[in-house]
Amino acid sequence: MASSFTERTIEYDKLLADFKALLKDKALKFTNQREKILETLYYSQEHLTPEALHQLIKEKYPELNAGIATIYRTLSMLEDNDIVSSLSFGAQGKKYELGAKDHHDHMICTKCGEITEFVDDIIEDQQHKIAEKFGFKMQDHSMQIYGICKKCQEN
Amino acid sequence: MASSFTERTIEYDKLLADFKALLKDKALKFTNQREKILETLYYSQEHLTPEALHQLIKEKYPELNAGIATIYRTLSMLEDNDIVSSLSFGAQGKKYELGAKDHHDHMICTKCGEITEFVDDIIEDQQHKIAEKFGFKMQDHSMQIYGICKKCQEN
DNA sequence: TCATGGTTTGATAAACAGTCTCATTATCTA
DNA sequence: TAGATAATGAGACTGTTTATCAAACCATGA
Repeated sequence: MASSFTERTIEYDKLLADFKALLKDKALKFTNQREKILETLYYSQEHLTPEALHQLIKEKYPELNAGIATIYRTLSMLEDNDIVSSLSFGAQGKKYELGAKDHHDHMICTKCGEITEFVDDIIEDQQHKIAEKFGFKMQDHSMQIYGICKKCQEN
Repeated sequence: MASSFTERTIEYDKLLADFKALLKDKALKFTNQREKILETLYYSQEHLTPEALHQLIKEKYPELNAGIATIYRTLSMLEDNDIVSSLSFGAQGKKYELGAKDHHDHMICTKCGEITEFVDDIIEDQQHKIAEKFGFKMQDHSMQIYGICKKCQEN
């Protein structure tokens, strides 16, 4: 079993260069808003809602005056290009994280909301086998374990 | 590997009796609306949105004149009491299913939206081991495989 | 059976997330 | 630097979910 916290697998400069290349390739423009969104996602250790990301950017770059619509548009674009991935929480919307990490799953504390990441090779293997068995062409998969984290059990 | 479609593990009469007992226990009332919602969920083979469930009930029991608010309230109550469970789809809302089945995971076609259920013992085991390793008190877990189903690959 | 009190209901307003529109602004290329 | 085109912010709009409240309903005990 190989479980562990995940780390960034790419330097910011490299990520930014890749992002610029992608934009160029698709005839999209490199804007200040897109840069700050990418940067904020990169340096955040948390899974962010679009609203939370918007707040962070307003605080750090008030002069940018970034609109919430741009946050949503950019997150969709980044997700389409597999640069970020999202986790759904029903009516509570989605949370986004930079995908420039190894693939991993999530353990979510139902008390404090903390999200812990983990990777497990056995589960990864097994998912491929199951998809194959059903003739399913797998694009993605996600797993969540819900419960009470160590910290919350103590309090 | 033990993968298969899941079956109802309870007769409707038993489910209904349990439901009545639960309501009594919590000093809640057994209403026509609650009965029809439970029944419709039981006999549906699909994962239903609140809206879809509302439509089904309006068609089958027009005289009941059930309001959408009651559907939402009842689904929340049923979920709180572990009688139904839900799957989140971000902005596309939630889909509900009766929980009176063996535990299972979901394979979701990103083209037609079809949901296939499966159970895998290896994954179940592994989830417990992971939670244990992190000192996490597991309450629930869910896994989704996203991709293109057999049918959609052919078309 | 009936009256009583508390619960549930439907209708509708309100909250909310997310998307769309469009005039203005910014970026890229030559 | 100009011109073409994409991206932006503001705010209207959509669809989903929740809150409010008067009226209807249900369970209980007499």
